[in-house]
Amino acid sequence: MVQKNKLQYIILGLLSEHELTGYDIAKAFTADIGEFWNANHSQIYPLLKRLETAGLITHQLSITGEKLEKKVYSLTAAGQAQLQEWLHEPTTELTASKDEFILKLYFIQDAHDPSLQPMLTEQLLLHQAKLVHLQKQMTRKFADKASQLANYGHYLILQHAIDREQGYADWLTATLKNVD
Amino acid sequence: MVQKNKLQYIILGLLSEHELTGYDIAKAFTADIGEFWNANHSQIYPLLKRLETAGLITHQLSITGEKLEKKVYSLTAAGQAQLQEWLHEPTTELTASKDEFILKLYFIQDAHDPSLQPMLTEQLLLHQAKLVHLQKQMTRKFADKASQLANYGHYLILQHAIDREQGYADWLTATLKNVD
DNA sequence: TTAAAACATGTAATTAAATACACGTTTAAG
DNA sequence: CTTAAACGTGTATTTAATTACATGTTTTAA
Repeated sequence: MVQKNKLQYIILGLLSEHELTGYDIAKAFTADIGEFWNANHSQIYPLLKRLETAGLITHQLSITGEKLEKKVYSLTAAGQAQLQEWLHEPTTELTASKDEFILKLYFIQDAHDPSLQPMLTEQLLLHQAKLVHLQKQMTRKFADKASQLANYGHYLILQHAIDREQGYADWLTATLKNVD
Repeated sequence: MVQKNKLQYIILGLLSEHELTGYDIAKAFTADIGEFWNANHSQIYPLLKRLETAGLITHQLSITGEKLEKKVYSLTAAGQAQLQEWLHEPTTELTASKDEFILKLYFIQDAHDPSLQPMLTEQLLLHQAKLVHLQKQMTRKFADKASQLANYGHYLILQHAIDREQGYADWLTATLKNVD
């Protein structure tokens, strides 16, 4: 089984939890999973159609208010099977994280380059802000043990995102100390 | 200045250190910067042409052996300027790192899912192997303080890659403890 | 009550990226 | 000496992803 086009599996995965509209799916990327994957609606809507013709999902129309039509998508048995297949395949590729700042840093050869310090400080602020944001999410969504176990995967990856940002911030802080 | 197409800046950056062939540039992605960006030669060669017509780089032919022609590229003043401009622009976008494993994890709701433990173990092995590889690079390339300072940016990002892998492995280990 | 924000769904066009095709040379190891 | 690996440069095709275009409804806050 050649498993490419990860987005399709993300959609299947999201639909395995709740039924969702395309709009809902697009929102999911600005929220939690946005830390680990991105997609915008112009990619999502056509893919939903393709997944439906492939028999992996179906939709039913729902009217909000007077005439606003929503397509509420849900998984079919085939879709559920496809999702499980993906989930249980080994994940051997470690995709390179595209980090523009790191690249810039790579091209600063001189340890005493005056732009080094402001660059690092700027990034530190960014990552600290993100860290705070993620920590707020954590307390809001997973305050008690019960809620952690109820949606364990989500809890785990949020923890990982926090760890990652903390690690990034720590590295920046340590580097800043050596710079001046 | 709209700075998109990061690859062009990576090429400019690489050329600011040494003159290089397209082949050399492609190799750079399998080595050090491959941790933070990827590109293959079919993307690189056409871009080199575009950068040359834009006046940012030039090349001179070099013959290896009897007839193997290499195009050795180097930065022009305009290219150097363009690179500096990019380097000194603020880097405000934190690109989502596309991590397929994390996504799979997200869709495992049940904390007692039997596939959780093997999945985590598999990833741990992967990241530990990568960590060892990076640490070897570090001792090989930056054993002494002098070599660290000589190519400071490179040293920094290698350290960051190590920290990142260590953090990833730590998180996996901690998660594994809570799983069984 | 009205305007802005959020909801909702699509297509078109462009650019980035990956994969495959295609060809030839040089070097190093057996 | 021969062959495999590495060196070296390109194009073509396909797929993924982004940005822009396009349109309309509902809800919420001023």
